[in-house]
Formats: sequence, C-alpha cells, structure tokens
Amino acid sequence: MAKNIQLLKDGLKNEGLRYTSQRQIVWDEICKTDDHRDAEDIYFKIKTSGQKVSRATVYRTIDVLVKNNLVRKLELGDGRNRYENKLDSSHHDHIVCIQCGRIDEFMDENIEKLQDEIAKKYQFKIVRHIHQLFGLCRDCR
Amino acid sequence: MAKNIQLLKDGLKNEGLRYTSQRQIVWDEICKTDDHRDAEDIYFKIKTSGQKVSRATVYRTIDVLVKNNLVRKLELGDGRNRYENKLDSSHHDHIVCIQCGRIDEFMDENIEKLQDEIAKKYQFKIVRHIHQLFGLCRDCR
DNA sequence: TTACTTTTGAGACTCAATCTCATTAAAGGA
DNA sequence: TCCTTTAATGAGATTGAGTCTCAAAAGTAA
Repeated sequence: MAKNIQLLKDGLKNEGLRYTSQRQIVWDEICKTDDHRDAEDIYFKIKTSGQKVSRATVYRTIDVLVKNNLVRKLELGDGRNRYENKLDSSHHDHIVCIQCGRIDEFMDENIEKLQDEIAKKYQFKIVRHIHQLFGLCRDCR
Repeated sequence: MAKNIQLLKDGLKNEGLRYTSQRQIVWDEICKTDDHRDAEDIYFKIKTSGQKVSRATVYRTIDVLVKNNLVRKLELGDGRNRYENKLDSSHHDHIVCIQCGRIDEFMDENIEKLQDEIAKKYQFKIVRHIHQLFGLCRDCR
C-alpha cells in the first residue's frame, strides 16, 4: 500500500498538484478492488466507511487520477462512467454481459496491430480507443 | 423515398406498432443525411422546419427505429448518443477526431473474425460491439 | 508565521433523457 | 362510415450523472 501512496504523490507532483488526504482516500478506495465501479459507487463506499470526502471532490479526484494515468475510465454507454485502477494491469479491452453485468477483460495483439494499420490508412494519430463486446456470458446464454 | 416509407411501415408492423405521421417525420429527417447526429439535433431540425413533433416523441421514435434496426445508435462517451440511418450502409465502426469531431467509418474483416474468436474463448454470445478509435485526424494532428 | 495559491464542501445548477397523464388518433371490426 | 379499443402523442415535470460556484480550509514556500 505504501507503493500506492508514492504513486499518487508522484503523479500529483508531476502535474504540480497538491497531495491531500481526500485524494489519498479516493485513490485508496479505487485500489481496493479490481471492479469496474462508477463514481457514485466509489463515493458511497467512502461515505459509508465513515470518511468524509464530498461528492464534488470524489468526481474531481477521479478526473485527476484518470488524467495522470493511475485510473482508467470505462464508457459502457449506459450513462455512467466506470473506473478501474491501473495498478498492475496492462492494456486490455472489455467483454460485457448485458444480462448479469459481468465484465471480463481481453487483449489481442493482432487486433491492436490491425487498429494501427487502420489509423495509418485514415491518417489519424490515435490517442485512445474503445473496444467492447456486448453479449451473454456462459451463465446467461 | 417511397422505399423508406415502406421500410418504416414494415418495421412498425413487425413489432405490432402503429404507423404515424410523427414517426414518418422523424425517420425522414434521419434519412436525409449520413451524419452522426444526436437526438437534440434531429429534434431541432424538425422543429425549425416547421413540423410539429414533440421532443418526447422524437426520443421515443428514435428508440423504436433503433430497436427495429433502421437506425444505429452510436455511443461516443461524451454524454450524447448519436444516430445514423442504416439505409444502405453495411456494418462499420468509427474513427473519431477528438479535435474537430470528424467521424470516419472503417470496417475490417480480420478484426471481426478475431472478435468472434475472443467471444468463443470467453464463452460469450455476442449481440453487439463497440469499436472506436479516438485521435487526431490528418487536418488536426 | 505570513502570504499566497490550491483544494474542498455544500448545494445550486446543467443537460440529456425519461416519465406522467390527459388528450388525440390509428386500426380493425360492425 | 362510424365505433370501440388501444397505442401514440404533447407539454411539462422529473430524473440522474456530472459540473459549477464561492466562501472557507488547508497545502506550500519564503
């Protein structure tokens, strides 16, 4: 956990931002699980644990963490953004069950390469991508 | 255009839904361009053209069209859903310029195949997918 | 410790989208 | 054509995720 504190401090310092207890609390909460949670979930988890961080600060801190590459933002198109920590996970995309909400992660080197070729063909400089498969998982099909 | 009217009528009949002038107006508006517009754009375009369809009906009709496979919903993760008619376009994904908003369409048979393999590996039955590349287009890079 | 600047909290606000419910109008008989 | 039934519509209220405001609190550097 000490590692996480340093990661946060360094990330903030890089951006000329201050290290505060609220930011630490939010970052700790996001590191606690490898789930894909939305901001309200994270906010209420902190709130019910008795710690005091306002909703605005939770949202603002998550933005800071995303910008500093400590947290990844997931847009599943249902109106709520989800977040996952990037502690020791390498790049991956998601496969989502539309029935039970289960989210698995996948990564395919070949798809990544094909994407690069498409970007070249269209003369785009890619900065990020979204690749999500929606369907029924083995338990729901 | 007569073709479009029939498409709509058939689509509605299949679902046991009624054919109404409002639904025709919304469908016509969506067919007018191959843009990727949001519901408000479509609503205001209809409104300023002097035709009377309420906002609620525009939203409801778009949902009907999406469910009946006449319109495709695009989720670019900026809080507004975009829509495009599926008149004579085959399946494709999108490459989006984060600077100017330009949206190009791409399709890669190999990526589609690799997706199928991933689905098999994770034992998912895929019903839809989102694949979007975000970056800077040739004019913005 | 002071002076300065960033961050926080509470709640107001935004905006896309949905919901409510009284009214209107398709669709299929008679 | 006229009924009857039932779905669709419109106006405006409501929702809900997320953002903004601004006074107060707390880092930071000298």
